[in-house]
Amino acid sequence: MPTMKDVALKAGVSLGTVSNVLNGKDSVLPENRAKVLRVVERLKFRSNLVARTLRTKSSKDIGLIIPNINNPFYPELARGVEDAANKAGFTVLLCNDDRDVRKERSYIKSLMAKKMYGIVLLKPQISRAEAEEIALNMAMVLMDARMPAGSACNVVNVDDRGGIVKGMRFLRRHGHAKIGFIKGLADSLSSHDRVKAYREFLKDEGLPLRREYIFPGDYSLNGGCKAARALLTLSDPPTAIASSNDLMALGCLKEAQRMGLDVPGDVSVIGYDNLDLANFCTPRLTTINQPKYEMGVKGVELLLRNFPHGPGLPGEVAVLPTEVVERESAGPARAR
Amino acid sequence: MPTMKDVALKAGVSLGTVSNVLNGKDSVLPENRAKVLRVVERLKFRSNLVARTLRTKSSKDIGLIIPNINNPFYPELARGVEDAANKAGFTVLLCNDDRDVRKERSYIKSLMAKKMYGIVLLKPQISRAEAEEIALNMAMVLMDARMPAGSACNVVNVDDRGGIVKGMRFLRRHGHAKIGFIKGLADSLSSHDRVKAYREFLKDEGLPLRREYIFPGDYSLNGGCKAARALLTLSDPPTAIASSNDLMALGCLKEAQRMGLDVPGDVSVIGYDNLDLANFCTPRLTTINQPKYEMGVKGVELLLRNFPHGPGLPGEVAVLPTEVVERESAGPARAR
DNA sequence: GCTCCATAATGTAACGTTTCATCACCAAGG
DNA sequence: CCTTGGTGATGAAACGTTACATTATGGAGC
Repeated sequence: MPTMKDVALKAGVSLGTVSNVLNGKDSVLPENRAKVLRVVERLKFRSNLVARTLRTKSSKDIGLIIPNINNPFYPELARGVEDAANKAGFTVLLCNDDRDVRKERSYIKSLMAKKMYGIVLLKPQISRAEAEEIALNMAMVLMDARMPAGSACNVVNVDDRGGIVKGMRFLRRHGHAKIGFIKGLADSLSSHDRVKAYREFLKDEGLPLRREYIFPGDYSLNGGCKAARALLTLSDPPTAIASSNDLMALGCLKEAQRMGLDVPGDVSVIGYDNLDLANFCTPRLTTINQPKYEMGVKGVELLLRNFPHGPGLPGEVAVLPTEVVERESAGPARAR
Repeated sequence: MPTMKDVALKAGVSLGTVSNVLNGKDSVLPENRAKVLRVVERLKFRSNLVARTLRTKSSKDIGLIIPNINNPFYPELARGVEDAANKAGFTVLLCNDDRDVRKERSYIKSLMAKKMYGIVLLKPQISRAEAEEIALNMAMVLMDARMPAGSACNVVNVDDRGGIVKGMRFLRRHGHAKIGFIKGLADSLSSHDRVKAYREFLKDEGLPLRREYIFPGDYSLNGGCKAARALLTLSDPPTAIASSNDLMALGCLKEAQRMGLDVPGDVSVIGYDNLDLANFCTPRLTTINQPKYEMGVKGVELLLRNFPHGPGLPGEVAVLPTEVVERESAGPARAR
């Protein structure tokens, strides 16, 4: 592997000149530039990013940490991050923390130790204090997180409340009064917000809140099955189920089918996320769209815009809209 | 950010000693070790991986390049890579090349420039010559690729032929004689092998090869829909469809349904991959299992085992088995 | 002819590690 | 008492860049 020194030697110029050529600095004679480029070509020289990063103290890559690579929600978001980052000349490295806070911490440390430019962290499980401290050292954007006002972290969230309310209204309009709800994992902010929105909606509508109608889920297909079975075997089962994500909603569809129930004839199901898959299941899933791609793009925008900043300078918070996507898994309630 | 020099200073020892402590070398007095560790703790020192990598010329991370992060096949495989790599003390960085050979090249160059330990490259699109050249400079494992004997590259493949043959036999046993086939993308090795196996099977069985029964796909849900529509609207449509992957098979299910056909009553569908999803669609998908997780593990195993090697030392080739997973999307052929 | 300035190129010092040759020290052996 | 050898610690060199202060060059202005 040739180094810049080799190039300089063969081209008969100094190291600094080679560096200037490679970095597109002006103030280098066209003929020298040409000579250098020729040698670069001939030796197949590629500059050593490690050395460059050591010297400049920051690389041009962004780490994207996601909680679960198996959930198709994240790849769609990741694509947004990637496109936006590439457009700005950055490379994205993806890390999967498996919803394990120790893995999360370990990845963060590793990304910092590698002097990456910044981190986009989804569903952070580390403490706020930890997050603040990291934000002092490198650009950081959190998604699906709540930080106190004035925090140095940038945050991109989605209008979770609004999404749930829209979904619930939709069900109400179709005459549903008994609506079950599948929660997400306990430690997730969006999950928390969504349950809360569900509760408040019932209250506002003057509907009774039935504890047994709220079932804990884990965001997985299987979790959806279990929840559906639990809810639909109640002595007085709900006529509609709202799920905290699409994967669990798909599980519901499957389980309802296994139980010989018709969706939406016997029970309506409504998801959350609007995955590609929601269009391909049977029946197609009515769901709440999250602007996944746009979230990724927005995240990178904040990441690149708000750094470096002086200490104590607050980050930005962006909240993206949600909306109902009507398909066939939810319909009029039928008296049973 | 404190450096080792700071630590050395505060601990009253030399830089070298700090390095020895941090790297777990013996030959450092217990009391000095303790002193250093205390200071490390107090200053919250974290060693700079960039500097370390520059000095040692190789980091402890592995780049994993996948063609399409949206296909759930890859995340499952990635998990295998990750677990195996982590167990060996390596970190995995994921890159998505979007099936674009230029992106692929760019990621490879970037990983090399970052002096990563090695690359696991799925469905390589670069030329064999390029691959060989890379393999001279860093550890490399290809998946779903064919390299000439004696190549320096390690390769992990799956028994594609065998998978197709098993699937076709299954359909034959159920009385299907008119079997359609959805190909993958033209440039994919496994796709090529799978079509070839399909053709040979027909020949061996003495069945006619009908050109119109082979439809090109793109591995996506939508591609599956299109293919199904094309095949099922033929004047003499197949009674069974074998797809090169599960995603397209799911598309088939959906499209058949849209056309008012019953699966497997009117048409049998068989996939390839055995994604989690295959268990949750309606009907559940009969498919060919690929040992995704194991592929990832095997890849890392080869990566770590066969490097560094002298020039010209050939890599290993591993071929993992496939098998039919029977569910409900394929059944007896019905005369129409 | 002299100064002054702009332009290009140069050489060297970082960046933060690891590595390696060297040294100081002390106990054991002749 | 002198050598030998082993144990820890040390200091400096290297890894391959970028940044910066410095120098060389040549033309413009007086």
